[in-house]
Amino acid sequence: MKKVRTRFAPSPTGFMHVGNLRTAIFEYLIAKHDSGDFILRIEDTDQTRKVDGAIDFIYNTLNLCNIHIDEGPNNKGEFGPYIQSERVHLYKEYAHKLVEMGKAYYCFCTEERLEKLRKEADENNVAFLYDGHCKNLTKEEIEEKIKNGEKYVIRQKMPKEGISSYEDLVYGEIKVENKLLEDQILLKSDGYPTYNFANVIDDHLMNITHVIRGNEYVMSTPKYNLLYDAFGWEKPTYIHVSMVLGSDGQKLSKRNGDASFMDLYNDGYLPEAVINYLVMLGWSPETNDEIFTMNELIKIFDPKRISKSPSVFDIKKLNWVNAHYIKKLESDKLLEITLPHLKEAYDLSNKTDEWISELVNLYKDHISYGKEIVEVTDLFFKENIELDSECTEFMSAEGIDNTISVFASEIENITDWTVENINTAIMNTKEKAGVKGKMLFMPIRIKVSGQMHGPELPNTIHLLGKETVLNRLK
RNA sequence: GGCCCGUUGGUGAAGUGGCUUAACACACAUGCCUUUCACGCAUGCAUUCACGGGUUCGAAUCCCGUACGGGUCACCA
Repeated sequence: MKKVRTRFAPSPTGFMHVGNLRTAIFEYLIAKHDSGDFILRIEDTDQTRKVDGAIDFIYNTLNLCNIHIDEGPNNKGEFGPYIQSERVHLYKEYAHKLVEMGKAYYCFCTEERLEKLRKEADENNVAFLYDGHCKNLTKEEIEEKIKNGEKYVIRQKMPKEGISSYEDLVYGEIKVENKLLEDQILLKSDGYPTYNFANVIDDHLMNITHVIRGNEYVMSTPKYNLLYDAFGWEKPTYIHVSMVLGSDGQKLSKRNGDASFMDLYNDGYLPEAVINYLVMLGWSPETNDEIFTMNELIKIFDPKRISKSPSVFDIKKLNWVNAHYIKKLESDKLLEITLPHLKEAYDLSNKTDEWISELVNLYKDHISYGKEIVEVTDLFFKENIELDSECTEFMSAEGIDNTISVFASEIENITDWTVENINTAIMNTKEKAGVKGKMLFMPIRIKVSGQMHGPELPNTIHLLGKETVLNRLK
């Protein structure tokens, strides 16, 4: 059996939203499931959209996600180059081969002419298809035009009747009438290939066995198959995957902010958690398990279980998955995803490393992503705390003032500032003020932190420091 | 507009003709636990699978139609 080879083929835009990433993950898992190769190919045939540093950005993202590239621009490989702009001679060669075989033709139609046709089609409310104006030019006419310096493109010659069909691993059989297929452009007038053409040539030349991509290509796949047929090449297995939508039900886009992997990463989401979550979006395992390591995913991933319908990216579920991973984190890792955010938000110059570490660890079970540490710990950094209506209401209950003043004097008496002694102070307050449970803890918690929820009270008080606590109890 | 695809609870989803009076998870609600909140644990949350017909002894599962949503129809990928 042929070695499985999949490819991730982004255009270098310097941006990757989670939908793209998910496709990359699927491609990677399918390859690795069968001990195959995962190839990175850069599709930069649109020279107007190039972005500097985009290739490093892609490597960076995949590295963070623990997705290993077997062949690509920065890797060795026998099928390179892996950047399409460095392969233009190949596309030209194959395009002209098709012309010789009579499967493609030169087209000298101008933008203006096409624009006019398009407008007409639009007015008549019919789909625009190139009319084949240049299909039957004679050899002499072509040579003449080229000699005159007329610009040309090369177009694929489509059959006008019959039906093309193919089998998609996710969508099943897809049938398209040939008369609906346009004589699409293979080679642009600037000599660069279109995506449609470069893709087919490269996938074949790079021995790609499984083509995994967004379902926006479902309809154009018959055109690609016609190309494979023209050359007599073996067609790959197609796996089209549905879209990932934002919470508004719309396609993810740059505008949707948090849809970018890098944004999530910068907010302190863990790549392995993001991967774990994304795989479960539009795919499900046979079991009820939901938390998987990359190796487990490789073992169990079956593309046939990819869903046909689009799925909504749900940050709440991601938060749950991410929180799950945070709970298992080592101290230094936890610090890594939280400290930068603390530094950015607060002045830590008079805090010791021990204090910061204690703080972060106290909140380990309380945050879903790194940056959340900021909002949840602001009680340690602000001068005055303000109570919301719920807190105020609770504090208006009878006897609260007494509890607070008893506790304040207990705190005053502590000489050795330890969690244990603080706990003792609380216990003493219980005795002396004659309150227990909620009526004991809640007033202190509210007075000291301004909140009704939070981690262990003695630890919180310890971190706040004696002076601050006494001030707040006043 | 033509063509293609989709539609199971607020969200992700299982389910491929009888085991489903529809799993599991997130979210939500309630209770238990912890001398407080949270964590954790437990329970509840779709009499029903967009809607309408049909096939069948039997349908979320098959067929037809309607509605809604998305994709596609570029010298963009």
